[in-house]
Amino acid sequence: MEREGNKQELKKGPWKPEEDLLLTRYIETHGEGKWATVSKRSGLMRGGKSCRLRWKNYLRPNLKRGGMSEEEEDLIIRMHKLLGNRWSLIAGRLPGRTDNEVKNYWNTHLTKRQPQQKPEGPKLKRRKLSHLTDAQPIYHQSPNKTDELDEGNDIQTTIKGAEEGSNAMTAVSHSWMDVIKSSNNEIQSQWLPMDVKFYEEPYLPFLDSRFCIESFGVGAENYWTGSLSYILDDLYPVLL
DNA sequence: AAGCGACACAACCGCTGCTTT
DNA sequence: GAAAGCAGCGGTTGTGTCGCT
Repeated sequence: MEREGNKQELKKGPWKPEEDLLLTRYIETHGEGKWATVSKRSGLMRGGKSCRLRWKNYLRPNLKRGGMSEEEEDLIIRMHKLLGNRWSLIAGRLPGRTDNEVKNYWNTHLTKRQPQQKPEGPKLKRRKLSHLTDAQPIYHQSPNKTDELDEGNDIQTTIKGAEEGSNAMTAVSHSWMDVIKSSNNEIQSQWLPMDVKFYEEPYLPFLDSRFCIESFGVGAENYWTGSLSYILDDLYPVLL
């Protein structure tokens, strides 16, 4: 779906310095957003998408230019292992870096170094935000496991079940969903950027615990112990 | 100097999801 | 509820640069 006016009138290709200046001045005056109107009002004969991309990826203040540091590279690798090609999420953990930059860096520098492997399981789907207020839980990976939710149980019971049961990931994730829904979506993860809340990525708190474990040296054999301990000891008390 | 291929990254495209009417 | 408009995401392509022959 593309409705941005007459395409014949829209300019394409590399941006010129004067166009950058025009766009920067416009945004400094009017602020970000309403990209569809930027073209008309700023005098730029560019589509809204093009303006948005140029601003977000190149003109926006506080962008970090230049090569990735070893720390950034390491974080990208670990985050990609965890999240897959969720470039915007990965970039969100790298201050001053854009999703496009991270994606390009991955494709040009890091893919060669990574062992050739296809992502396991179904492809991660784009998140859906609005239905968290619904009764139905959200699934990114396992849409066929709805019936495994321990409905009506509190988090302790569910986690206990998870510890004992075979599908711990599902149970813990569902517990998180319940906690998140009952907390007015105001929880912040220590691993998320400040402007991203749990309701935007309901699995992230859970994934965060896994991220901690995988990234900071806890072995796979301690995965569940570590996850549950993280949730119970560090996060769950805060929510009560 | 010219031709060529590899590389890096900016920009575009198609699609999905959210909001508004 | 449906349709339209818009914003954002990830995949892909286009283009400039560099090094090698």
